[in-house]
Amino acid sequence: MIDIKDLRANTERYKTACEQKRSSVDIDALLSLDEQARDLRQELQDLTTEKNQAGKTIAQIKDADERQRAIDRMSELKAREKEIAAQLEALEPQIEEMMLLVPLPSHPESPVGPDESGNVEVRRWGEVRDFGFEAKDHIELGTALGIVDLERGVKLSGSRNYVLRGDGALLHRAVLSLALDLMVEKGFEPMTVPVLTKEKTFMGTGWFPEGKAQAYQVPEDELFLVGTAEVPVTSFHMDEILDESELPKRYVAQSLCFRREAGAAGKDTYGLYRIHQFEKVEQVIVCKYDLEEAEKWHQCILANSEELMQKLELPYRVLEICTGDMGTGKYRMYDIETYMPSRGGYCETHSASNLLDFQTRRLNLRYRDADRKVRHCISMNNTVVASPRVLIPLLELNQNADGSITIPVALRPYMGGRERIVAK
RNA sequence: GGAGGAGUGGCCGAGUGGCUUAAGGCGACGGUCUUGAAAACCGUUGUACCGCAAGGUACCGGGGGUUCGAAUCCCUCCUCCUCCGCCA
Repeated sequence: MIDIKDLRANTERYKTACEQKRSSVDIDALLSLDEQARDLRQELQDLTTEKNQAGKTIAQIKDADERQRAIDRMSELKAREKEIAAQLEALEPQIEEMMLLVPLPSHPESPVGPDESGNVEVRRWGEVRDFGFEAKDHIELGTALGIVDLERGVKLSGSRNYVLRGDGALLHRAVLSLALDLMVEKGFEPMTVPVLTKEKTFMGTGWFPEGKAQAYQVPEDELFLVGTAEVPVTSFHMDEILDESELPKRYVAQSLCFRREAGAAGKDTYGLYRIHQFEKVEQVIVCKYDLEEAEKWHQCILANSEELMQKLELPYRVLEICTGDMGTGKYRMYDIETYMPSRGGYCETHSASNLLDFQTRRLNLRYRDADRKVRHCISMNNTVVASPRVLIPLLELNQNADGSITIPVALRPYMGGRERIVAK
């Protein structure tokens, strides 16, 4: 959520943001509703003032007639108050609904573009391997090795589900453990968080309302399954006022993630790329409102993930995401794409977003600065690793001619010291 | 799941319809005193909205109601505690 005062003062900035982010919110209509609401609020407040005073006076009036007149006057005030309150109640949800959709203006250096075609490659790391034999894809490899079972996953839970078994399950755990250990070593505080959370955490982090169709719901308990630990971790301090001295908060959480993939029917249907349930290690930073410091942390969480990919020896590239591809609440955003032979190119494995105060306004997450002033924090997040998606390049790039998999050195301590995965 | 009890400011805690602009205490901050500190004393001590300001308004777990007037009475939901049942 953006600051409505800023919207009033710098309207053009937000209209530009709407164009760049391809948002259809009607800013002028919003401002007009806002003005009506403000007038109503003022009138309501004046009425309350008069009512409060009348209430005090009545207690002291001795004369019965006079007292009755005062009570009658009070009835009038209450009737008028009810009227105005009703008008305001009709107006406020409309304003709220629109406010949730107003895009955050992006970083001045963010590339301006209509969609993913406008993203800009920042750098590449690692060599794309030349196999010298006919390479298999991760499903062929995993099935033959008995470590990936798609058929039975579908039997249990329908399309886009899978079972990892044996060394597949161990490799999945290994990648996550390496990622979590790396982040703890860097001083991030590890957390386990609920994956079933309230709607306000989704609204607060900006996943709702737009992404509501992507979430599995548990209507009986009014809870939703998270698609990322970003939701509970960023919401952890909601409705709190932190002290500047405790910032920045650096958190890391491993969690299950659930996505309905509504609207993605027929897209990426093959293999472990787009699935309903996966596991992810996510890093979240909450810092004070300082653009320079936030930029530093944003680069830091990007570097952390790159470091992990380098440990895993997986070739990747970093993209700076353009305005049209970055989403309503994002200020600046990078993706890491990892080379996946079976998909014929680099595909998204990480997403690093700086959201400034977009989430913290919705979450009511603030801090007291050195001058005792209360301000909204800045929040940002990035994937450390998501599995099994990362297993796609991991299996495919480390395959040998005989169908075995060479385990990257960094993962061997988590795989009983073994160098290879071979068929049983 | 069943039966009871409780939710007041950063914390403790008073308050059962108007004298509460929420007493009092603790903590925190500032000041006086002191070579420095402690003690003592004095003062300050929430968030949000409207307003240039003075000031006004809302908030006593959330929502709704009764009343001229609600922290206080009623309804409902939530959370926590105790006991019983079930359970990884």
